[in-house]
Amino acid sequence: MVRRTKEDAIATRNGLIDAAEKVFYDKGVSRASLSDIALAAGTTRGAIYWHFKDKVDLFNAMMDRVTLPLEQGYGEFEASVCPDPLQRLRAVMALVLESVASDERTRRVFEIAMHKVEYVGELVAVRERHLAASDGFIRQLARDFELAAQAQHAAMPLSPMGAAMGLHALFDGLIQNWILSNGVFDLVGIGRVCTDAFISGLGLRLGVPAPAANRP
Amino acid sequence: MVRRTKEDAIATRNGLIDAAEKVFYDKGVSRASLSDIALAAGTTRGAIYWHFKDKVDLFNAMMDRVTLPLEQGYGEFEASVCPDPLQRLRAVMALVLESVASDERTRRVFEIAMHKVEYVGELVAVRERHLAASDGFIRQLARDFELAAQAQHAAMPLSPMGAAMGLHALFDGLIQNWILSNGVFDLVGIGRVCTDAFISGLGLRLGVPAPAANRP
DNA sequence: AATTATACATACAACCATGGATGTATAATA
DNA sequence: TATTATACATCCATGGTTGTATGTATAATT
Repeated sequence: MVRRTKEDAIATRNGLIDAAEKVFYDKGVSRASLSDIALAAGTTRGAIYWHFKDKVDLFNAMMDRVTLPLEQGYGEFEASVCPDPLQRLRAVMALVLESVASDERTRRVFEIAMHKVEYVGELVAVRERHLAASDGFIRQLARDFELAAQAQHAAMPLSPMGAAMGLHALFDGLIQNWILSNGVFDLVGIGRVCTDAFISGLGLRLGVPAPAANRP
Repeated sequence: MVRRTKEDAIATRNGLIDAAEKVFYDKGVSRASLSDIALAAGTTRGAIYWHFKDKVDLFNAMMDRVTLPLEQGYGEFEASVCPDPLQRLRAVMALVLESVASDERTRRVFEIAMHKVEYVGELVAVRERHLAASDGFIRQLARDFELAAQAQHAAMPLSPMGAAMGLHALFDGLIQNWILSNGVFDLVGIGRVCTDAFISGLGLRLGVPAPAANRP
């Protein structure tokens, strides 16, 4: 009815995403009609079609709100911050696990992305994007494994890439199972110990940081 | 038109499931209309409604066709066959991994169940069932971990249950990533090495079967 | 051989959901 | 202050899907 100010507009936009999150969670993405979402947001479908092209666009906006911060957060641990490959690797794992475990919204959206949407048609792009992100993550893990193996003169029973894929699988599986089980176990704690077990099981020694090279 | 013999009937039933598999894979479960499926099967919706209550019933039938054999297969490795807990644990893992990697249908249905269906409404039952199966699997793993730790007098950095959840996460993640990546890596090989790495990383020694206690 | 139940095909009614068109009141702008 | 673009709300037409009801030819049964 009443035209809102610019700030009001972004507020309704956020409200729409909130509502979408809730309705998607309850009914699944495909069963969630735009009327449902509009109703939950206290608006009409007109508002949705104003802010978003269609349901897919709205879904993507919802995803961006949690994945963008997370992706930048995991980009934080570039070599500059943490020079030791093994410690960096552990730190990155812990960081993501913590953010998933602590942020309710991230958890809900992850559950939607995992069990309440079908990756077909225009949604395959979302899957591709996730795949690309995973690939980048795996490559970073592989590089760190290689560096660590070289530094320790250790022979792993697996190529760095194979080890990375294994660790990534462990990582993915933990998050998956944790969400599926409604968070019954300590994701961060179990995740840390399992990660360490996997690493040391590959013949790499933990707690042996790279030789302190650049201390003034 | 023409009434078919009893065998013909189960043939069309199987054909319907085949068609559902294909259409579900292509369009996702919710976008797949019963007309699509009937068309793909070379029948009409009448046939579907005769053999199945509705789409969910058809979906469940599709799932049963791959999960039932798999569940019985993994029940094979009860204590009788393989008495050593660690070896049994490894054997079970390898068995499932192999069956997933080798059987095309299993792979396709798994992908549908993972990325082409929304677990809401009547479909949550499917998720519950999967959760229950996972839980049983985890408990078995936990038991084997406990037995192995006792036999080896080893102190694990994790409770048997924690270790089991970790290994199960690794297992799940491997299958998941393998399917997502269209099978680019050697699921069985990587799976075996990663499993062993995880186990030995927990402080358990492989290749050390339980002390031969009851030899006459 | 007559009947019955089976295994479907076809027809029907009803219901959303979608997308676009249109309306509209008000903030922003000039 | 007049105008314009914004931020929605409302309306309309369309199609696609579902469940059911009914038709029907034939295998099975007696």
